[in-house]
Amino acid sequence: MKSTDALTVSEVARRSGFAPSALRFYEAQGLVAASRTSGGQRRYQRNVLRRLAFIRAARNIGLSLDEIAAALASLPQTRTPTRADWARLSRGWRGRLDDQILALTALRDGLDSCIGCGCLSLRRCALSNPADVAADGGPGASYLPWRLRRPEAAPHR
Amino acid sequence: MKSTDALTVSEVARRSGFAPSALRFYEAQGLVAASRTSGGQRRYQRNVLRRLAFIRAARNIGLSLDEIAAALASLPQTRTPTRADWARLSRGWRGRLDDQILALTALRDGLDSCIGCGCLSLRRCALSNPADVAADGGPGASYLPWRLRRPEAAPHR
DNA sequence: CTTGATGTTTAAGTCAACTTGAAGTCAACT
DNA sequence: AGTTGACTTCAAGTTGACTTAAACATCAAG
Repeated sequence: MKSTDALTVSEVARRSGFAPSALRFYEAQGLVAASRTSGGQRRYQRNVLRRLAFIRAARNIGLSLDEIAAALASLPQTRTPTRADWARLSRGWRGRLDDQILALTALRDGLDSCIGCGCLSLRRCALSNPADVAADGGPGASYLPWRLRRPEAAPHR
Repeated sequence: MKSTDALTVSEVARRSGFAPSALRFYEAQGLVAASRTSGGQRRYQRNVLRRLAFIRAARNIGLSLDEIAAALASLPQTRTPTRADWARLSRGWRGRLDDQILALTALRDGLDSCIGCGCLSLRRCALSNPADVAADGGPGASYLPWRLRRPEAAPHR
């Protein structure tokens, strides 16, 4: 078997699109593994590329590294993960994405109805409905389901 | 005019849903203003509630505080902002939301096509397409348009 | 006028996901 | 053997949006 391919960190970085520092960080977090040369340098097996692809996909969808770690931990250790294994992991993302899309769509529709009036009322506006219900004695404040954050100006590359 | 209402910080907090510390922070950032009592305590005018509603709506949509500050700075200083003023500010959000929804929808569709195969290939999978194109000499890597972040476990309340 | 809730400031801490810097080591080529 | 570029570790820094702590002041009620 020549498939013990021994990729260097910079090659994995190039092929995965992650910075070398990120790869080391992921290793420290237990997300990926690497063997070492006699001199202590990392050598990666080719299968880390798939793992990294999974990580990138999961990050794109909005999972935290902790969640990703948990997902990866559910892979079988005794055998090489199959396509079905990967598919199983990503299946749960569907609902998550649906939720996000729904939330954003609701926000947009709220925006549409608000743009005409410019109200931004704390109690009426769909865009800005906070916990003001407490002020007028109403029941449970319905926060907007998700707060989506900005990607703060290209953190990588 | 009795409309110089002099709300205390805790009342504004209660009515706006922002923590008092957040209100002070926003004041330090120039997002909201407050007058002071002779003893140095903050007294807010009722109109800050609308400003705060705007801030919350903008944060929900994903604007950074800097962007919000810029938007607020474009309000007229000489007169009280009208509904039309607020509507003008929020009009630009529409496109932004559309972009986000489009990006997420594309991601979901990619996910749907990936779930069947479990491929997560670095070069083929729509979910995880990084800059691997460099590895096989192809042209411009098409990163996913947005990286949407998780709201990291209910930061407020 | 005392008390207790509420307020003030400033500095430092938090969180996630990395990146950066310093100081030193390894691998490969000539 | 020497050089060069890639690699190592570890600690500390970064960013955004706040929160928390400490130490002290004010406000409103009684």
